[in-house]
Amino acid sequence: MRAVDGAKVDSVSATLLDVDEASELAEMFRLLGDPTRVRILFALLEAGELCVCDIAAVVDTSETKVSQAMRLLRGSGVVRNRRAGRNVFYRLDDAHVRMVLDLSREHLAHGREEQ
Amino acid sequence: MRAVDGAKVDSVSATLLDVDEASELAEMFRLLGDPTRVRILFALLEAGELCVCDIAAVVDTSETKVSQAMRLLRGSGVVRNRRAGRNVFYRLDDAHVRMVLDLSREHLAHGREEQ
DNA sequence: TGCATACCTTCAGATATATGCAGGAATCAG
DNA sequence: CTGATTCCTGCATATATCTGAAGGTATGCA
Repeated sequence: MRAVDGAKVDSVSATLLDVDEASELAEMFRLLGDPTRVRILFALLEAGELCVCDIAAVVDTSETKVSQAMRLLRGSGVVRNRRAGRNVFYRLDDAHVRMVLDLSREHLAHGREEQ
Repeated sequence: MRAVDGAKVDSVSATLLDVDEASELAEMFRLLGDPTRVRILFALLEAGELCVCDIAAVVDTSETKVSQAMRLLRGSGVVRNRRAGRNVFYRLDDAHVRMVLDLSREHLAHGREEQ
């Protein structure tokens, strides 16, 4: 349990993000860690704004599933909602999530010629 | 269950990533969805390469926990390992993950002046 | 050979998450 | 008001995930 490279351990420890920051980031990534939610978020990234029934149509799933997903995403501030009559419209509301999605879409588009 | 904005539904449906792509992305995000793993990955991003015992020291957790985390990350190709005597050294091995981590670190550094 | 170190794996229990169903609230049309 | 539509919530259960304990393997040293 003795450090192999003590100097490196010290320098990395000094700059490493703390547990709170890590938890906050992890929480955001956790929300992206589900195929349905990923598709919903990409749909919103592309569409700008969609109501629940249209999200369900685009992602091809039940409204209940969409509603549950939106509850999570709303609770964490990833999306914002707006009511218009019987419909509730959602849009992305987190710059970091939007950047990560953009990056991922580019990454998918360019295939995988890395490193 | 009738579409509110049929044209938008059609155009978004046409460009939306498919379930396989979404699952692959979600799987990657899921791995980032844990505070310990986030800290481990940031430590590797900073250090380049670290052995298990030094990771445990930096992240301040048990070797068992690190070992379990590394098994997941290794299995998904996020990290690569190299044995040197008694030590096993890990490094990041996924360009997309590295980009996402870089982006996140910048985002943390700049505080949160969004939109 | 004997022993310590570093790491890995298996297993089991606690906790968390996803999913579908049933029903509720809000809105609107007739 | 009645009924239809849209969305939300609560509940139950199946599934997944995290965590620590215990023990195993491999390496290096004396």
